[in-house]
Amino acid sequence: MPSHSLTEPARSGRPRSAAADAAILEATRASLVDLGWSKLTMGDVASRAGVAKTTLYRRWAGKNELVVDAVAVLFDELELPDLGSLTADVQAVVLQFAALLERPETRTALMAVVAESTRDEALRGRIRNSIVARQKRLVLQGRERAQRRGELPVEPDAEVAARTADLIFDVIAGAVVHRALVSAEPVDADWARRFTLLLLKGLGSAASP
Amino acid sequence: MPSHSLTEPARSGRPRSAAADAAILEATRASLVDLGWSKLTMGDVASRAGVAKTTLYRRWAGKNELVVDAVAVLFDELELPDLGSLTADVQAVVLQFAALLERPETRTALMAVVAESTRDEALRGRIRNSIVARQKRLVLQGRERAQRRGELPVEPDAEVAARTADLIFDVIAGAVVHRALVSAEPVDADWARRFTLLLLKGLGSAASP
DNA sequence: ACAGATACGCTACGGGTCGTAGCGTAAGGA
DNA sequence: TCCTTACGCTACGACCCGTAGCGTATCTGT
Repeated sequence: MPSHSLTEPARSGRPRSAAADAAILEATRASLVDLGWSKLTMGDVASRAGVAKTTLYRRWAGKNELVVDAVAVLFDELELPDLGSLTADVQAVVLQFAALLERPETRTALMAVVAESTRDEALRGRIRNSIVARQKRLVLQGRERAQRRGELPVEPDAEVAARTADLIFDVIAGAVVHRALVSAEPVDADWARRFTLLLLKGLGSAASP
Repeated sequence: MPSHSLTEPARSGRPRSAAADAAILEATRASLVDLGWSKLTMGDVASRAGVAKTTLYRRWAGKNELVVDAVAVLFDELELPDLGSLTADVQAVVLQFAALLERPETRTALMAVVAESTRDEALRGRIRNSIVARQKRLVLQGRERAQRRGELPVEPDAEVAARTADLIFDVIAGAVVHRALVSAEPVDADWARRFTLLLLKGLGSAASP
């Protein structure tokens, strides 16, 4: 979402076009697919969306913020189906996340905006709220299910529980991203199975299944 | 290294200045620190290095290749001291890698070039040879030591061993990068300890130490 | 010593993108 | 209806890109 959206005290005057918002974000994703992050320009997005370039700058500060918003909605597709076991749930979320990274839009944009965010605190916060939170939600959900099944112990200390959840999230998301984008090798069912085994059983046990 | 360096059949004419190479790479790192990836320009690097802009283009195709070479040498500092146990070795390599990601040059450049490499096969290969290989070396070295100590079983099938090493590498490097750059929280000794415990013992055992 | 070959510094250039200003027009709200 | 804001359009200076052209510098082979 652009910079407006919430907590608007009902200003007077002509309201912003919601159709333009949708067209711009759609055009941004299309431009990412065709041109990739580095060759995407504000002018190209504007012409694809059938909108003046100035309209883009009225809503987004620049390319970084625009692309974050354009890609964020794709992470809403992530869901964690209840497959009955922690192992199956982890494998499912890994494969879903991998499928998202297969798409050329996310593939070219995700690491780029993260790189930009290393020098832009506000952008980092935007990424956290729009993208990271949507992923972390699945980890929390999966842990809750596993605890209800008795597969994981219930941690009484809330802070310790939060730290562990953060750790697990970094391990899962980091491993998938690194496999897909750095090693540039497929995250298929076999890899997801071996990764899940390693995550749940550890290095010592995982070497001899 | 620039595009020349190896397998040179002793051409005639004036040779390229090795001092210029060093000055350019040093200037590139300095520019990364001051300006960051996105605002770094070839002209700025050239003037910092006291070199004509055309000299840069004679050696590197563009910003991507230049920055990869400039950052790659920093990964040579990575070493795996033998601390006597797999746990200690893993923690040490995690903290070393984290220290590298603390530096503003690598922080801003690493994810950026990875993002660019998603649309540039040649660049991906350059990153693999210059950066990823230097990291993966440590994983192979650590496993060999652990096997010698009897902490890890020796896998007879070479291909299975290679696949497992790749998996572990993606988990370690991915988790550290994700923690440092995406979650943007410190990779300190405590995190390294908890991560190593998770990696070695698995999720079930790690939750109740 | 001389000639050939290549690197270097410098200048200049067309092409592209950026982000903004200014203006007239369109579309809601009081 | 009046007020306010959004929109499309044009134009603009600033910056960076990547290359061409030229004279000079440095090394190799004869």
